[in-house]
Amino acid sequence: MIDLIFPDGSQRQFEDGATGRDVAASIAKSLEKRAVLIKLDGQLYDLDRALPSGGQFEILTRDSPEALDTIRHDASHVMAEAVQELFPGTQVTIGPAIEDGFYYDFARDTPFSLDDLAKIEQRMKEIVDRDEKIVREVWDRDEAIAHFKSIGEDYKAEIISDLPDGETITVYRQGQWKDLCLGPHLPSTKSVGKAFKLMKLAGAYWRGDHRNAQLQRIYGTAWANEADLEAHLMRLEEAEKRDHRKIGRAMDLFHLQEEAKGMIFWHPKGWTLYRTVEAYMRRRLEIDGYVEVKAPQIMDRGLWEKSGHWEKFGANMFTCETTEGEELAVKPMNCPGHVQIFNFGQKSYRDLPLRMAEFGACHRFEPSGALHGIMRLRAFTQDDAHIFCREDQIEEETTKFVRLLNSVYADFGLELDSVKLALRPDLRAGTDETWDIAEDKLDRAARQAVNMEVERLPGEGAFYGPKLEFHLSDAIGRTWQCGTLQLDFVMPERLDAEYVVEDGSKQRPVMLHRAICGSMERFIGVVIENYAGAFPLWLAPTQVVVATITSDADDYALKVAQELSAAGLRVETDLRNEKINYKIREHSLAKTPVIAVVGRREAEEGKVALRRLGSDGQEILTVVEAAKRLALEASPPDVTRQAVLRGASPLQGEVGVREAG
RNA sequence: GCCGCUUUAGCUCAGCUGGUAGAGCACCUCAUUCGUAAUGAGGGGGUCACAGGUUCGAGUCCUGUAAGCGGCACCA
Repeated sequence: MIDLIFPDGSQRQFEDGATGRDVAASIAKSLEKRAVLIKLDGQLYDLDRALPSGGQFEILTRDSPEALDTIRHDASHVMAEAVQELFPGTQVTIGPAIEDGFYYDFARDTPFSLDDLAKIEQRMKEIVDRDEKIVREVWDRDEAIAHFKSIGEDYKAEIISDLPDGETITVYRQGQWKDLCLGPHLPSTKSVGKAFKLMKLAGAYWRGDHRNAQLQRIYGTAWANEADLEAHLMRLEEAEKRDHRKIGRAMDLFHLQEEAKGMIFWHPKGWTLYRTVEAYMRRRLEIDGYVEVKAPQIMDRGLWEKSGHWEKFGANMFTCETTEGEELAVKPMNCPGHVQIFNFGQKSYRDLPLRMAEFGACHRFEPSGALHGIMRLRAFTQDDAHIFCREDQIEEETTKFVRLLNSVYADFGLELDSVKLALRPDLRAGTDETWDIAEDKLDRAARQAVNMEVERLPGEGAFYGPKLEFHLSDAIGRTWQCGTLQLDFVMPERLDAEYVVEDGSKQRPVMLHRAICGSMERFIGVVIENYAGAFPLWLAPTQVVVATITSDADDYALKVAQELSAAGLRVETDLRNEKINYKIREHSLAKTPVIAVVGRREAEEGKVALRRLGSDGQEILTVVEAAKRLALEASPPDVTRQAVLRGASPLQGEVGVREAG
């Protein structure tokens, strides 16, 4: 007999060999009908599988959030069945559920076309209508290998061969179609429903290794119901509208062109945004005790060899030779330069922690396929800093850093989503003992500093040390890796960094490589998408447009613009001979935060009518009052906070306000 | 780098099975001075990504190259 404990706390006993369906049927016929899976002690099982033991028991229906992954997984199986019916000779490999949907990787000589997707989708719907029962079978390992080989499924046979001995080999059968799979699955193809859509075709390497054959991946999205599917498609549309490349063009922020691929041409408005973010970061760093430096862009090969970059990172470096026979490399990272500055003269333990920052322009040769708008470039600027410190300062510095990072993200309307710990890669410098210590230290520091679970990523660290990755989420829930903190025992050793301790002997400092934006360009890309171009006043490239109603107000408009810009605001005028409606529309579409309308009336009274983006009301103020208020509002969040701490107006000392005459 | 798709005016896009390029917005000119999301009329602008090929004839078909896009791999 097995004992089941139900969600309401009640307990019941069932015969050995009872299935989830039996239990559901014993409760209610209607429940049996709706049941698709069961959960036993936190684990999902097929509805028709004999329960392996007693425990915490729950029946899941199709609507249960926990069933969604299984719906997606089953959709991938239905897709594989459809593909093999339509395109005989295509081999199946793997097809998991992923966020929002599923994919399946196929091996086939001729590529699928977009038209094929429509056909496959159609056939999938037919398979759902067929209501094929999905049945779990346990197979003998050798028989399974022989079977899949005999039907030409070499990839499947390979997967089985690689399973550890003693692992139960399960095959799921739906209609005539079979697939090796761990399960669990829904009871029938009908339970998958039709709220799915095939989205895109892609190449993908077998087992994720670029040395292997390339397979054809078909991505789909699948949901419990039509409404959820619709909502998802709407979200995608929304995301597309926010695309920083689109907004960058529409708002005239920057462009990229063939002759400098992976590098940005910043236009005046975009550069204003950039400088605003940079100035903000500079203030934040200064208050947190960083010093700013600037190291050379190009340095001799010898230095890069010493640091280990030439060997470990050489394939990604831009190099050049002079006519005098020197070999040089454009810096892909800032660390060696900073160590040179650290090494200049003597450092004492009293100097530590030494936090050395640079807005460091780095160039890396990235594979052409990796480039993505301004998020992934060949030339980018890191908000980099290296903290030279003692081992016993690592935790404190990590905590301090994480606090700063969280505060910065919050100021841009972003939120820290997750933190990951990337561990030693195959290609690395330093001994295993050093790595043991570094990983352990960083792990501890992270747990101390970060208020959330830290996922471990084996093999993904930097070549000189383990890495904390900070992923942030934007306004519509997408995540990006920007911030990082890396612990490095290797670079100080290789580049001979030392400081003098109390007894006069010399010690090696530890280096913490850290960035909050990651790259200024990527961060600005995220910020653009986060605000969909409608920046808060302090970030907006153009903060106020003074628009005239008739040409009678032109002189007055110029005067108003002068007053506002004297108050530190970024102001433009629009004196064109156009209707005010036209101007309002145009500047609203351009996402200008404030439009200051002036007509004959305002000119006579010395006032302006302020209209805010997204509202159709207006506020009539004197020019002096408007300048004061807008300047206050346009004060960056950190400046405002500092002013509040000092108990002063944020305008004092930061932006000069001149009384209007 | 690999797989697939795309590339036509400044932007967004039409252009059927090959017959010599079009719209909307933007831009320029003129008129209009009009109080909170598009005033009207007129005008200019494209070796159809680039290089070959097939053809009497190529934006359209074929091959190659480049860039962009979606993934994979790589990564801030």
